[in-house]
Amino acid sequence: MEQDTKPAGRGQYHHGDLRAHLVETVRVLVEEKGADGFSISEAARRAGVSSAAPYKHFHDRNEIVRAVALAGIDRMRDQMDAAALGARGTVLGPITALGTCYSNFARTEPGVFRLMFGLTDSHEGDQEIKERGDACAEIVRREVRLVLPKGTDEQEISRRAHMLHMFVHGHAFLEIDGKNDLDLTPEQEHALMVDISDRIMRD
Amino acid sequence: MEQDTKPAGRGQYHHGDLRAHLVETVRVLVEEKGADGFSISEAARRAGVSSAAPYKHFHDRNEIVRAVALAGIDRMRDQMDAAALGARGTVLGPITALGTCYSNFARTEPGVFRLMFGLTDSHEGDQEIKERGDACAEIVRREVRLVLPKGTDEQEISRRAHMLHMFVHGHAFLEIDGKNDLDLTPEQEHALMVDISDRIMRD
DNA sequence: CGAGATATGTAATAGCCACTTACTTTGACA
DNA sequence: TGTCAAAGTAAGTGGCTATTACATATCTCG
Repeated sequence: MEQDTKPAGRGQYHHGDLRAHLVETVRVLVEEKGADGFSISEAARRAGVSSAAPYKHFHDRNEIVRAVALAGIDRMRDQMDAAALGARGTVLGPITALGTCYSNFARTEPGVFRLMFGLTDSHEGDQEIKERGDACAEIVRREVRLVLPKGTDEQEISRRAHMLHMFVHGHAFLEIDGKNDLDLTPEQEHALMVDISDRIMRD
Repeated sequence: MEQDTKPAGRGQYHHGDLRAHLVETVRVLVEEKGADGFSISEAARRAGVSSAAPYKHFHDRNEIVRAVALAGIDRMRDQMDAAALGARGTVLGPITALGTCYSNFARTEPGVFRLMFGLTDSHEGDQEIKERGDACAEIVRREVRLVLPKGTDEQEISRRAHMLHMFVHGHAFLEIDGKNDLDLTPEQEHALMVDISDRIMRD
């Protein structure tokens, strides 16, 4: 009952899909022990393979971490897109929904969230990470564009989108790092998100 | 010319003030290699002592890192206080100055800045870290109080202060993590800080 | 079908690190 | 001056990353 995620059938020598299995195992480990607390050895142990096996699929530790981060970014993008589209009922709905979505992701998967940013060596100048991150940013710009007056300068769109990002990013990190003194109720939290959305989208 | 920071005099066996010397050495190492890239062994090597010596002054790795973080917080508090007092000429001066100060600290000492937050295990529920961080927060509240109308609810003061914190915190981290797409000139950067200060301090 | 070639696994190992233990040196102070 | 606590060292344990040489399963193509 520890191997239940193992692909069915298969003998014992070849794993079946060790690569995917490792990414998932590491994702769990990162949540349990933090990005720097887990070890490849332990992931291998949990996956039931030798400590050298992971290196057949990943060049080094960083490459596994990177895979987990990439998967996280994709997951977040999907959630953001759904959240925005699902809140188009009111003008600022999508904006606040995006903020809430961002915060929720951080609270739900703080380990992966830290990975997606923080860990510097992992994606210092990593083009793919940057591009997939941009996909998220584009969703925000898309919704900002709908709120600001038609014909607004594209640079101003980016500036407002970035303001929103700064805010929710700081919010998320202060939250998961326990530096948020005023612990708000979900209602107050939502009110804060609405307040900020309004302040940033105003003229 | 590598030992020039060593306290003068002294023979070679006893160091003089290894504790302080280690904290400074680790601070430098953290900036060079990141919070998780440096090793106690290397710090000891640079300080010219055996790899066991640090453990006479610190219980474990975390305790050294903690000392570096605490020193960083104090340094930031002093800078914030000076920045705020030095910008009391205009109403929003202190607010924007605090934001700029925060960003500058992050840019100047990104390694220590990350340490002061990020590194979870180090200060999970650490009372002293929390208290010294509160000293910074109090400076912000002090300046917010001067801007908002007299008699403003103390909870509203905290709420605005926290809004400011969220913003500059996100700004700082996105910046040092290279996730800031619009690279602004110093003038644009300052304008952004003024804009945000205004948006947050408005009714 | 069957035989390489290739992909994917293992065992053994090197080198680094955190931290411990047992021992040594030094300086302060009675 | 003699003693003792503080502060250093050397050596060792166990864990981790990563590599190398070897073993086995799977795939491809004649």
